[in-house]
Amino acid sequence: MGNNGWMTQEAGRRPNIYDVATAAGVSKSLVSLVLRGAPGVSPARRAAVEEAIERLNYRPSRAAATLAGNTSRTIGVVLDDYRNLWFVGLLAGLHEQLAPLGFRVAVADPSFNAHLDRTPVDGLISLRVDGIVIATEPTEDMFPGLDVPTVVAGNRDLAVPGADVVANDDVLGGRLAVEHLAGLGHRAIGHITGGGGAARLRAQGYEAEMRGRGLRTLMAGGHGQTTESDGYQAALHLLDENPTLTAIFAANDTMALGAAGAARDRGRRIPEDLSLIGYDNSPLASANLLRLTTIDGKNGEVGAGAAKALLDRMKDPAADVRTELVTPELVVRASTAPA
Amino acid sequence: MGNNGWMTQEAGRRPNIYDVATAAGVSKSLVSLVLRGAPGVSPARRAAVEEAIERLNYRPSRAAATLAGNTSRTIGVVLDDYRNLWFVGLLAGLHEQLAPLGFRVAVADPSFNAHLDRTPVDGLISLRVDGIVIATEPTEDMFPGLDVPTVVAGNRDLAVPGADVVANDDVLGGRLAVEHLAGLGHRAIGHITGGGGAARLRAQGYEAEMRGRGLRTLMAGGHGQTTESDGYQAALHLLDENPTLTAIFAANDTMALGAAGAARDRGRRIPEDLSLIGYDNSPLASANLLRLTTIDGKNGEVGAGAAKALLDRMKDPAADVRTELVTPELVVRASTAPA
DNA sequence: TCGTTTTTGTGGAGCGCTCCAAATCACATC
DNA sequence: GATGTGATTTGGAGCGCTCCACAAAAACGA
Repeated sequence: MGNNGWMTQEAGRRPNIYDVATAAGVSKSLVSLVLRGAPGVSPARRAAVEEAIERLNYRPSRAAATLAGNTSRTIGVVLDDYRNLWFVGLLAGLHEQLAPLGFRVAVADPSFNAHLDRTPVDGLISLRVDGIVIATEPTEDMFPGLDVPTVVAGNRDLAVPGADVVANDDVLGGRLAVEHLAGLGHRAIGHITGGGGAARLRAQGYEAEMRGRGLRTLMAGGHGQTTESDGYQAALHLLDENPTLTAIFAANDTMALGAAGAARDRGRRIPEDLSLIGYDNSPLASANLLRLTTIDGKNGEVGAGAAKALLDRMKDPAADVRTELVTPELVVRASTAPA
Repeated sequence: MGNNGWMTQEAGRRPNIYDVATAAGVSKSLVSLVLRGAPGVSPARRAAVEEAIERLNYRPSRAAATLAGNTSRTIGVVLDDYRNLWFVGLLAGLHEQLAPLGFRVAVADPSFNAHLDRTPVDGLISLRVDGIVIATEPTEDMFPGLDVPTVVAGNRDLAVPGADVVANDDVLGGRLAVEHLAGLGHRAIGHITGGGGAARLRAQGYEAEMRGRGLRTLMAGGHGQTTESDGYQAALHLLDENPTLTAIFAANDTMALGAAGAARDRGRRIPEDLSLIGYDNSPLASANLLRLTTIDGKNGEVGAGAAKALLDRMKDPAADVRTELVTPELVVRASTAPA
């Protein structure tokens, strides 16, 4: 066993698996087994290894593990806007399913890694992630070049070839919003549309339900708009063009906040003079200032579903592409009232 | 799909640097040079390598690069609450400085990786990050076991040994808030305190400035409180206990939002009956519904400063620990008015 | 007692890169 | 041509793990 010199830990060098093995009086392979929590290691040896790890302050190198094992046990998530908080539930749902199986979650931001990687997906592939969740409107240059299991979270304008889709039923959500408002006696109901595929479906739900009730659709806003200020502008437009409007359905909570600002600026009280409903059930919606009625898109469930879809596809890469829809739910708070 | 056209590459295997080298008719070392954008590669060879990379759809393995190069060219950030949006500017500032130098940013979440890594910092060390930014209240088990350059972003209750600190001057920010309010003629000014070291300093600034002006301090809220609902409760308390109160300074924008809700529920209009000022200049503050006057803590500058501190420490690990304070700035919007 | 399983533990061969010293090339100069 | 010089290019030796086939030890059965 007169090994080449890595037996004794030199000063300044980070301890590696051999240092731990030597310190614990076992082989490096046994240390590896302990690290991965493998069964079939005797309690005595396991304890010895753990003690050595502690004593040497050893931290395994994920780079080496990834390289040798040919898997990073990491799921990559492509996210593009930290301000729109819907992703928080998504990440939590993903994490909840994945962590017990030893998978980590890594977030890639298209705007951030623009210079370093050609696309966020390329960056994740360089990380050798075991799966990818796309939580933005995908672009074609995002399509995985090689077959990494991929799922698109949320309804999107562009279908990613080979990717499963997990989303909430945005069309149903749109109907739910109108149903609630109409049920309260509102007839002049405006809709603030947002950017992207999900918002388009919400608008479809709105239109379908309005028409089904013989009501005239009133829409403002449009492609690419999602911010509070977009919501403010669109609501101003809606309110000024339609003096008889008594209710507004905004495509997301952030725009609903903007709409609330517009209502205030036009002297319309919520909910007395104007009912307002959002979408997402973000932390914003529960704020005391608004107590916003909203549609809960169940992002946690979407995240959990995405995790399961990824796991299934790892098992069977050839399975048919699936679309899973989570049922959204109306959350009534204080921003809506009878007409 | 089919074959990319290169004969030596076996089906199913991901191409590696040797495949690219063979395809381009050069050595693997030359490919490595091109990958890292090294100078001194002839244009012809560089083009040949790039063409081969494109043709083979090659994506370098970051695990291998990290392992071989003994550096990940990644900076880790420890974050704990995605809801409190102050971190957005921090990340942007960090990124802006680091990306041109080829560093990436990886976010570690204490609540997420609880089971996989002992602490978020351990997880980052396993990643072999070249530096760590702590953007939460640190805990002792977060102290880096080995000397990875570390900087604490924001003022914190606990000092991390060996770590530089970059933060905005929270005490000055607190004074600025009071100065603005007092300048408008307010005398009964309440403060909603928040959790953590930064909030404590903001409160100190508030107290010092109030006392300096011979005004009585009125505080509510307390340790660990940062949410909208905490702000709502504290504001209710303040308002009910002090009927003459004409202004409130909240330790962050989120709590200010809560305070606005409380004011509404107590029939106090903002800014006519009650002036309100927040802290952070988050996206929330610019919302049309609030148009919140706030203190801008310059998180982008804090992030840029943290990046520079990290870079300096990489150059000279033995340099003295520094604290850098960024000067905060009052942003006047519509939530404050003369008493 | 001695096989025969079953459970544990081991060394060797990579994984795909970077780094380094040394080899080769291109071209100017003598 | 021979030689020198700097600009390019190259092979070899790891980096720290995992995986695998096999060895050793322990447990069991006859």
